[in-house]
Amino acid sequence: MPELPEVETVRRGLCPAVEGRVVESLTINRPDLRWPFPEGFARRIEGRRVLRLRRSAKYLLADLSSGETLLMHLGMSGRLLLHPPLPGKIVEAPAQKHDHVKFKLDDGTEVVFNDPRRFGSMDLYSTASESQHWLLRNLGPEPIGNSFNACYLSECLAGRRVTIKSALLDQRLIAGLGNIYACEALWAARISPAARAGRISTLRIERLATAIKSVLAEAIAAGGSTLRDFRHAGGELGYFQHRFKAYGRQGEACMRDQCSGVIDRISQSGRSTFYCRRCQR
DNA sequence: ACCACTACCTGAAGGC
DNA sequence: TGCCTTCAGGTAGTGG
Repeated sequence: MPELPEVETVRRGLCPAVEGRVVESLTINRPDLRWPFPEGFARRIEGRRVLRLRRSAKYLLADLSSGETLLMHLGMSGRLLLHPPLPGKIVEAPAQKHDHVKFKLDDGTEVVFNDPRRFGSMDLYSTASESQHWLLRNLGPEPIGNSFNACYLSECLAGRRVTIKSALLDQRLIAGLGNIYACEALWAARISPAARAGRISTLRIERLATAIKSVLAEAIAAGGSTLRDFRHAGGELGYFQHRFKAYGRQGEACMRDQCSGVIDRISQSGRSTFYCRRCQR
């Protein structure tokens, strides 16, 4: 489930291998992912140098020497596999089921986009007009950036009758949280996922803003520490074991000091929410 | 403007 | 063993 920390981990893993390299060829195994590939997709990428690999929310953005940017979203099950060039290596990496796009770089490196469920997507647009892109233009601020703070959070939640869990998943308000880190942030801030977004006190909103930042920072740090292992273990980037405090722990004891509660699992707008009834209010 | 809900997609897991 | 149902979840789109 790639959320902001996983996408950032993928970005950091790919950066040294792709930045500055030329994409020699592109293999596309189907006409679309979530949406059709744009017109002339391969032609517009082949022969271009990757100047920079950036991330915005859950999107990976590769600036090309052509003045265009390649946008990639991993959806729910998308992976990017990195196959570095090996001395004496002749055969290509064996194709796996659901390998949809393969980038071959000028040093022999292969980057493969594999996505069983095809909720992922790719697009190309003029870098200069990035702010107009239909997928990016409505994104809220990066929660780990300076423009996201208690003051902003308080303003954007004001008057909203939705639950705070639902608001945290709204990418127009905050861009990058998914189901897992929304649960984790609420647990860390000791706020009930069922609380109405517009009715949370300033003090608690401050706690939440801080919790969001620290939960994401910890996950990115954890990703970074496991990245090295993954690079030696066959190139899979972005999926790493991480111990969560609430997510996936239904029936288990709450991990907060002095709390005797048990993690509950409820459904909110069709999504599982994990929380402790005792300490999250 | 705001909000609830669904479709999209496949693989894994559980029930019978 | 095998068929069926349910669940996982990011996000665009629809309709109230």
